[in-house]
Amino acid sequence: MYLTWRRARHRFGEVIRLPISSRIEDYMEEIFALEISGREATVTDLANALGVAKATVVAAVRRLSEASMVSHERYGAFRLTEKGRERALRIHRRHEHLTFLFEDILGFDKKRAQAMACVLEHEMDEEAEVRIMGFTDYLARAQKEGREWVKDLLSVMGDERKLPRPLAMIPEGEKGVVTRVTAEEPLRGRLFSLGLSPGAAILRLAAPPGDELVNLEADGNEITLKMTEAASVWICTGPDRGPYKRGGMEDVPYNHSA
Amino acid sequence: MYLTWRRARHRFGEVIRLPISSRIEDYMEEIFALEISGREATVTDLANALGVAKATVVAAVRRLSEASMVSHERYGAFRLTEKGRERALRIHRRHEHLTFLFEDILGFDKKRAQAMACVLEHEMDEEAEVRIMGFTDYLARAQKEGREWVKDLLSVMGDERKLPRPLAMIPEGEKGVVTRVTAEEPLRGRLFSLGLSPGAAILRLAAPPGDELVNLEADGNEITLKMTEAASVWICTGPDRGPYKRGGMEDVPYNHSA
DNA sequence: GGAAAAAGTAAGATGTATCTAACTTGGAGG
DNA sequence: CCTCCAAGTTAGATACATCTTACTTTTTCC
Repeated sequence: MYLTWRRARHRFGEVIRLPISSRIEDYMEEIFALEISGREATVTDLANALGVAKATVVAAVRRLSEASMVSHERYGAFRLTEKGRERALRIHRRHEHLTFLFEDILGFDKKRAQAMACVLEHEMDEEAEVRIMGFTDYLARAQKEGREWVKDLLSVMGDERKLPRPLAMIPEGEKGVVTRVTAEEPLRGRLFSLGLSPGAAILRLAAPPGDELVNLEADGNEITLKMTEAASVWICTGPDRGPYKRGGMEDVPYNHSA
Repeated sequence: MYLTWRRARHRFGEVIRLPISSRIEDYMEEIFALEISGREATVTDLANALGVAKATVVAAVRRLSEASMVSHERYGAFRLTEKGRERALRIHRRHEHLTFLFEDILGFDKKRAQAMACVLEHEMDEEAEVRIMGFTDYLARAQKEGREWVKDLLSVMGDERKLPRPLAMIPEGEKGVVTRVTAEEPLRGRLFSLGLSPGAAILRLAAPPGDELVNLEADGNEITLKMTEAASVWICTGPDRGPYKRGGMEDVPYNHSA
């Protein structure tokens, strides 16, 4: 049994690696949330909050205890150490920023926003956090002040949109519109100069022999790409091409205040 | 969950839908990326791309094969099935949208943007994808067209900002400014009506006996909150309070075009 | 056409997170 | 003060993703 082994090694004073996984961070975050609400974190609380068995909480807290993130006496409540509280605060704060972004700004439903925040909060450094905070705060303020462009931005988000596919997946004879080019420079620039930039209408032609190349017509010019290049050009097909229209986007509501 | 399924399958001897973990989805995504570039996916390719041992790839592909996502003959290359390709396209597309958001819009470095996209792509449904796509496309277009508000938005993101803490963590006698209130309604409204809304200056006073309550002064009025309530009010302390100033934000560069 | 190299696979182990089924402890009521 | 129940804990098992080492098959090249 794993835990037995770890405990045994711990008892003999062996220094063992103490990585705190993102999942273990979730336990810290929950302890933190309980602590700042003035409650004590118990095994049962955490098990309920995280939807796991109590035994699982005990195992997690033991790891946190070994890592000096939490102090815990048998049959007692948990308390974050200074180090643990600092770390838990960071995670909790990131969670709040992200929830705000996804739920209040982007308008996702609560469950989805939480799920997204829950995974993302463990992948952020301080710089990422500050950027997201600046971004959301700016948008929230602009929204509160009734800026027209925010209204447009948020309303455009609700639009039904066709989802694009890589050019390489478009069948021969099909028409579409470029929505994005994900290639890195210098390929990106080359594709743009060939007319393959967002908004361009394309028609995929019969492939030349060899299975390595793609023929297509873009803005009336016939061009040939390698398959690898065609993979980075995203195309919307079908009658509903979303807000992108050939040759301009005049009909899209946009910055009424400008 | 998985356990239940496993048992059910054993008991009824029936193959139900095999669960594909987010990690296994990464393998699909990589196979997809190779396929649309016109290359065949091999064990070695995937092992290199995902940074794992070849044996690990074999195990992953076996699971994908059992789930009918990939067809594979011993010692041969992998091919996504129709079902698998559909799913892999979704994941790949979400990855691209997210990378675009984090790298091109929010300005994160490539590595961070990839890490964030990699975890988030598995937590999105189609609605989330469409919203993010609409959001990024709108911002990208506005940026391309040189809208002033986008410049402001993006420059504000680079600002050094102090990070807030929950009010419950602020020591007695410390001053600060409310930056966000994360409570749900109706508590949110109540806190707002007490003057606790973003921008409000507060001063934490000595706590009343009992350890369950928080005393503070907000805009000159003394108010008392429960600890649970104080946990949802975020405070920036210290001389540098970021772009939030008491009583107005006149000095923040904002929508020059308006 | 055969030997060496490269690619693929198998077997067995580890580490993490989880479960269920016991077992132990602490405290609340009678 | 004792009993009993809820809370906490331990033991043992499973699922999953991963590794290393060794074996097998395919490819390459002389």
